[in-house]
Amino acid sequence: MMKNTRQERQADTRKAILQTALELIAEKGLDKLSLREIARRVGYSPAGLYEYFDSKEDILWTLALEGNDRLRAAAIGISSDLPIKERLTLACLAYVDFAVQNPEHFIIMNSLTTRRASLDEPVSSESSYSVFLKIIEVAIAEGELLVQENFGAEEITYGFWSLIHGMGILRLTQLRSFEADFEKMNRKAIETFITGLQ
Amino acid sequence: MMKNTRQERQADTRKAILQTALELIAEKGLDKLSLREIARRVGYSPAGLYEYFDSKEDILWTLALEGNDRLRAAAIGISSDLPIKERLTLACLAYVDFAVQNPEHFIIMNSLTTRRASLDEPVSSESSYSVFLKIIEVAIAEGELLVQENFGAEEITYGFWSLIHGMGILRLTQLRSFEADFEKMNRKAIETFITGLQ
DNA sequence: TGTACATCAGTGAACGCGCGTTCACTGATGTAC
DNA sequence: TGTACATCAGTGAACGCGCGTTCACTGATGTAC
Repeated sequence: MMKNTRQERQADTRKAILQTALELIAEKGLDKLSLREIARRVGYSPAGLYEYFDSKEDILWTLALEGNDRLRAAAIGISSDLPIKERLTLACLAYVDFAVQNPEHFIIMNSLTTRRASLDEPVSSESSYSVFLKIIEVAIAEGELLVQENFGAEEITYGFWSLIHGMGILRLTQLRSFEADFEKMNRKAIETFITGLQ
Repeated sequence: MMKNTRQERQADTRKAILQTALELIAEKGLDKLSLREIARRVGYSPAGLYEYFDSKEDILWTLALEGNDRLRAAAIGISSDLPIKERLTLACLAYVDFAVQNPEHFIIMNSLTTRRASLDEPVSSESSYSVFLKIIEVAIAEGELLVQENFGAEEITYGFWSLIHGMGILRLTQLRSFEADFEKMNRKAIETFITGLQ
């Protein structure tokens, strides 16, 4: 059996640290997360982590980027063969689902700020926002969504984003223990918004 | 000139402590809020605060309840003479405005969980949710909003709530430094949702 | 109005805690010849 | 294959910090007679 190389072992340890951080956030919340506890659980001394990450912040940034990639992938992954409105609906549902399935990532991501300062600046293509924007631009081009004055593609995207972001956040905070068929309600609400744009 | 009574002085001090807590949250965030810093700024020793509040948690709970009252008042305050759809729109905008004007209250409130566990349980009449629910019930009764299967008054209210909650949260987090005419965009998005329900 | 006393508002010091980070170090692993 | 050396992965102790809360206390304020 091949021995792991140094690089592979390094990468494994990094993953273990990140995974442990996520677990601790899930258990005690982002604000209670501590390096020392990650180290304890991963079986290292606190100082040991500095071999793998520069600081606690570094760990959180890494997780935020990871979360962003996954969210983007989930939204991109919706089949482009579907009718554009259904594609948009499923992308929206995927956003909420991401929040529910990856609450820790979602919370970390939510604690960061966009670099974009206004509508005049370009959209970062790595953002998940850009994925939604593109879908909506297609829907507009196909005549399935109606543009109004002062309410173009970006504003419409902002509307959807608010809606699904609210759904995600409410699920993780105020409605944490609330039982309901969210999947069905969310779909209906998203469809309602789409209907309002026709 | 009348001297203040003990009670009045007590009440003033309580207010000063709460006010200072809000300022500190605004400056450094909820997670960095400390009793000792409140005391420092208010000119007391840390122990002195225990004359007025039982614990740090007690302070936060007090602020959360205060925030809830204000938010409710803002939503209730919308004139009931207006056409019901405009009333709903303004109530929604008031919700977002509350978040922007009282970010600290909003953040504290957001860190709590509803006591209601499912749609089967009664709605607390002190919640701001109940205000929206009532407006929407009126709109439905007047035939201005259409109920669908599996998408009745509560589900519709949940839809609006998600939308405006998302708007509020995004403003306070990811779009903190983003410049745009949010007022106009928000109104349009809310109207879009209403349109989708007709 | 004066006096004795009770209550009040607030202090200062200490408790025990956990935190992120640094630094000199060491034994294990890998490399070059 | 053996040996000398360099690098690596990780440790243990300490740094200085700020935290929430408790407790015995004290001077100021208010009250009763």
